[in-house]
Amino acid sequence: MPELPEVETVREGLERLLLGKTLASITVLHPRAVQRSEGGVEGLVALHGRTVEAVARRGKFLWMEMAGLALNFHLGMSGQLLVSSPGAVAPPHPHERARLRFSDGSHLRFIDQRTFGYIQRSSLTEVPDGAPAGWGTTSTLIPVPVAHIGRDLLDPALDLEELSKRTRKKRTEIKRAMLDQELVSGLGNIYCDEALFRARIHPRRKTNGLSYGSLGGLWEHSTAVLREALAQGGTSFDSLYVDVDGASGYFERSLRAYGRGGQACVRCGATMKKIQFMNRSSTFCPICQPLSRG
DNA sequence: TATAACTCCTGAAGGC
DNA sequence: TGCCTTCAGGAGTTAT
Repeated sequence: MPELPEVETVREGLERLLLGKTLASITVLHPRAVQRSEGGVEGLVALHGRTVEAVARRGKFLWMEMAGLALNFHLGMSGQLLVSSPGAVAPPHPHERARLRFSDGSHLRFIDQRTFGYIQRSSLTEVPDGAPAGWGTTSTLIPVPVAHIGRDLLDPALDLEELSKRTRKKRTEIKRAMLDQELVSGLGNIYCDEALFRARIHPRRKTNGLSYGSLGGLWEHSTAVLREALAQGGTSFDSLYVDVDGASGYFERSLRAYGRGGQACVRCGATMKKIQFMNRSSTFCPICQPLSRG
């Protein structure tokens, strides 16, 4: 599943291969992929002739700055963005949802098996704190649909103390808060489980019951997990996540919690427990991550 | 207003 | 072999 490290890997690839190129055409192959776009398919056509001025990211949201407008991408659960070199013939793909052609002949294909991802044209708005809007841009303009998303843990403009304060103010469970993209963006189910395991915090602990020290440690572990995953190109379980060249990441080999329900904890040997939580699975060690002290 | 639950969707995997 | 059910989960929408 594409989370922050996977999306950043894709962003780097798009920046390397498409920055400065001019969009020649967009072909929409599945209406659901563009249903959230301003002006629908016609709105996307208005981007023809515009140049990619930056490829930016905040959390799991990607966008291209194009002369006062943004072309946004969200990969959902299974989205892929594959770039084909000028002149190369991209083979047909059963889940191709849209295709962008650039003036030099290169193509960007949006492939998405489960159709939770989308492409979207939008306007830009000023960020309230005056810092660059996201990774990969120096601009303080952010796409309107991304403006409500919190800064991510790799963003130098993120204030960790302020984040801990806002987390403690919420009266909910810590994993639910970590998955709240308005609080802090970029964390999905996989890296939440890993960070909570490293921080020895039960996913259902109440946020207002955690000390500032515990929360600070949790955010440090979360950041470390994301950095390590990014260094390895992200996590891949199957062909659903690849970078713009079609290559998979390797962080799956480093996972110590996610997907290890029923297996022995690498720290204490206890059996890892898997529970259903927020319509998704959550894996933790009942000994290392107790729900209550003692 | 804040929080929780529901919904969308497809294909792999497992059971029968 | 084929059909059916379950599972995976990001984020917007709806309900409480």
